[in-house]
Amino acid sequence: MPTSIPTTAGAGPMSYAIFQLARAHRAYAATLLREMDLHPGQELLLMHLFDRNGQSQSELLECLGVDHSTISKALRRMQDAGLVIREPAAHDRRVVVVHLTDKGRAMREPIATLWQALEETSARNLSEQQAESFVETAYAITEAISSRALQ
Amino acid sequence: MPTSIPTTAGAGPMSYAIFQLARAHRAYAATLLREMDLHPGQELLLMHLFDRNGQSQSELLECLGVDHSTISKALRRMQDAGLVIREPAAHDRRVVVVHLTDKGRAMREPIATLWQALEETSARNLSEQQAESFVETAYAITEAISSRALQ
DNA sequence: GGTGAATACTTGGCTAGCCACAGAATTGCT
DNA sequence: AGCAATTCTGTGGCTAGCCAAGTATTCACC
Repeated sequence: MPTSIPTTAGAGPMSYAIFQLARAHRAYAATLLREMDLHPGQELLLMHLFDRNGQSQSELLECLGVDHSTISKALRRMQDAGLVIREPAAHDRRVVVVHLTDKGRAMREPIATLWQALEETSARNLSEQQAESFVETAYAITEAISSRALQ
Repeated sequence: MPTSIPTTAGAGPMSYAIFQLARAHRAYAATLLREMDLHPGQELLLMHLFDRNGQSQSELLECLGVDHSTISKALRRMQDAGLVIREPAAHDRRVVVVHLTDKGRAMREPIATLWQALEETSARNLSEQQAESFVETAYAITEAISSRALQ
């Protein structure tokens, strides 16, 4: 039920739907993140650190899948904000290990609440079967794109 | 089949899937756009102008759903690139009307091809019924988020 | 007609994200 | 041991996208 699908996108209804969904979802997440003084993407870094503290940027990179410079800059800002501390690793001085601060750790509950709100809002009006099938298809598409993009 | 879902995202599998899909889809679209010297988002502006040339920024805004300033800046860059021309409207000098140049019009076929490639890649490994159901659910989620975000 | 409100757009400032380049440290190979 | 290749990170420069503030024009109401 988009306001208007451009004619040129007629051959790509699914891609257009993904664009629209991505923008709405991202915008809503951004407003929720804003209330806790986080920027989009930073919550994902924190969440991976919740699971395993003291990861290197390369390890975080692998999970996140964004450019290394994006991670580098985001972590510097997060250090400035007092969320994490970066320090060179002892065994390999190229590596920068990232540790959560108390302030960073304190974001765990708010972030979990955010994800719940995001999920509830998104899944409203959806049956359980619909939601499950959607997630499955979303990952199938992601995989198709990823394997294609590499080749 | 994500590399690793953070524990904190456990309550939001659908939202996490949307994030992953959005990033992969956007990145792939960006590489395709790069080959034709376009930046992400500019193709959507062009596509709406293909359907109706000479729209004002406000009209484009309504279709796109992004911030005024984003449109304004993008159009200035697109004018610098020779894709469009902006000129004040005769009936209301506040309004800026956007017209395609020949170079802008020439992007129609390449963009249509891009959408086809994007769609084919995304829909690979998907049955027709799966794709259709996915699009339907995607719009249902978009709508749920949009109506929630406004209130 | 004149003044305040609404509309249309621009600009500045911030972050996310990408590419390209550069620097430092480690690894590997001869 | 020494030199090249690889790895890990940082920086600069660009666009997308947002918010906030500002400008100009039109509208609306007295």
